[in-house]
Amino acid sequence: MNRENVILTELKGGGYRLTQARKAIIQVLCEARAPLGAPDIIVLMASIGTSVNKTTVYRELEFLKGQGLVAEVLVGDGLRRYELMPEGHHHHHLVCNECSAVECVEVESCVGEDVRQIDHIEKTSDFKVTDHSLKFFGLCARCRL
Amino acid sequence: MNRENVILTELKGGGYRLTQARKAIIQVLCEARAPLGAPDIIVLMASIGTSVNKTTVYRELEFLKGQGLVAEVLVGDGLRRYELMPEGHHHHHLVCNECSAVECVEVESCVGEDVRQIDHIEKTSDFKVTDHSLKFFGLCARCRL
DNA sequence: TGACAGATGCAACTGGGTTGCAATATAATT
DNA sequence: AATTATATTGCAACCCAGTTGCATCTGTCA
Ligand SMILES: [Mn+2]
Ligand SMILES: [Mn+2]
Ligand SMILES: [Zn+2]
Ligand SMILES: [Zn+2]
Repeated sequence: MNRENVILTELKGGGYRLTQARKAIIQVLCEARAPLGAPDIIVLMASIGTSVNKTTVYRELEFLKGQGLVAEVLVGDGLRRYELMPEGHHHHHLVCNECSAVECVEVESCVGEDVRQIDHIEKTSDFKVTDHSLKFFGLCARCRL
Repeated sequence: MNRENVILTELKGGGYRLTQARKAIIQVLCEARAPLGAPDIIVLMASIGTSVNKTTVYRELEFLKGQGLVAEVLVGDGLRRYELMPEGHHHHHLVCNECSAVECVEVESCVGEDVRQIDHIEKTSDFKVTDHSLKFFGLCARCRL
């Protein structure tokens, strides 16, 4: 069973409705190969035959995030992007300074996974670290041509 | 000579005017101990006796950024924050999930400074890395009380 | 098929940020 | 000190992602 059906089954099992909008947004996210913003999602949903109001999209993204099925990717350009929750592995992002395109990337070793360093940060800053985000900025292949 | 005067002198030397708004925004940034958003800056400027239009603040921040005197800090909550350009050392940020407060933090070793790993990312992703950003999310001291 | 609760559409709103243009203030010149 | 050139500022209107209240609709199951 593919990811899309796993998600639909899980939602149904949880007592949630499988509405047109919900199925379409999940399909769009499953087919995406990079995080998408709500405006993009609206267009993509329309392109597969399901036009929905933006309010619905924002509410659905919030819902799927709450279900732990979708992750929010904040790049800092004022647009919230969403991707299917990465399974198991933890990854980071490349952000193009020219076109704002976002790609996913895995990193060998990251401070965010180094218990000793996190511990040191928590002690010296009096801050409880629960998560981290690492982004590399630069130029994507297309913008370098 | 303190940082504030160094900046004013540098700007004057560059042929730029030392206006009320410019002096006030620089003072506010110099006195800040964490990155500030434009709305905060407007209030702080008013509190030291210099009320300015928001347009001026946005334009001035853009100007100071262009001069390399101020750095933009994007946390992803839809608010652009600014801090005095860190001198020499490179640092990262702690972001509170509750109150969105931002603190600066230095890290022993970060992937972003590991030439080997950056090189590997550039080759496998066909992406030219020019910069990176590392943020730790969690709870600040105040929000944990 | 009916009914209920969850989901949706709509319209109005919020707030950070931008833009064009006219008015003003800084700093060099006379 | 008055004059001038232009960098800087204020204003008003605008942009756009995201939010909210409420009436309406629809998926699901009895
Ligand atoms: Mn990591
Ligand atoms: Mn670093
Ligand atoms: Zn690009
Ligand atoms: Zn906090």
